[in-house]
Amino acid sequence: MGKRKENSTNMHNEKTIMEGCDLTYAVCMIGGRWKLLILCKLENGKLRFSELRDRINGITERMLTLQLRELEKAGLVKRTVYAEVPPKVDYELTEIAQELVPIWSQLSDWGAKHRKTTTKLISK
Amino acid sequence: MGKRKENSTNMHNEKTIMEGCDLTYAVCMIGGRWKLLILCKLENGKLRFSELRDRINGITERMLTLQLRELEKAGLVKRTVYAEVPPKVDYELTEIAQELVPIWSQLSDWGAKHRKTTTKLISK
DNA sequence: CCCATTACTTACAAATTTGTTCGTACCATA
DNA sequence: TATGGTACGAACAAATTTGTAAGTAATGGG
Repeated sequence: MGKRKENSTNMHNEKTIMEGCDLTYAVCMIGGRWKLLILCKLENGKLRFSELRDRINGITERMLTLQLRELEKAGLVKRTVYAEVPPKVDYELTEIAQELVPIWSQLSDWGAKHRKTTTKLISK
Repeated sequence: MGKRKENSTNMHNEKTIMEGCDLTYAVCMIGGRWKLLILCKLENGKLRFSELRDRINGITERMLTLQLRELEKAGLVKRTVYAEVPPKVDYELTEIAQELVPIWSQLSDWGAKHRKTTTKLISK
């Protein structure tokens, strides 16, 4: 993780913005490098830690763990531990996260539709 | 800004993910600390630099400039400079950005609806 | 006893984002 | 000539996120 300072301007601004803007709040919850990718993989049902790791190109176990923990705290992912050895843990979307799926898909469509146009603009 | 390294793992991962996931791509475009706040303020029409600055609590001129530049590069905001002294510049949403508005509003509703629930979970 | 498997941890380092503090150009007005 | 308003830019520092390279625990199989 890297714990955050309690009284930095940075932290204060983040809190203030999140409190005042539902949209920013919503986007923050899905705003880590690998979060959306993880959530997408879980759209079709439960997956084990190792399955996620193998399906997400380039992610390290540390990053996967961190992002899953945050998603869990945010109430978007449910973690289930089985009392087995070797360990078995799986992850699935919560109801709250399911409600986001249709919105994601619109966003995704928007991204696909405008990617080329926007990419051209960016490359200027 | 702070230019980015061309060949860091970090940068490489970001590129790869953006290329492979329209959703992540879409979210990246609105993913700075102040971006959504800025976009929201522009929903009802053009605003000048100073108007944005005064309406967004806590933002510095530097941050406002940076985020506006990125939004402009991303094709979400249009910048208009008037040849006057003192300088006058205004900003408005582009068509592409307008298309996002209905999606934002769903996301925002989702945020509002689940904020309490999720906040409780987070505070555990 | 040694090894393999799975889902993590920990300590550390590098990269990136944000914030602070100054400074600039321009011209009308005092 | 000094001042003021507007929209930035630059240099630097602090905070935060991301990546690297190691471990660890528990247990069945050899």
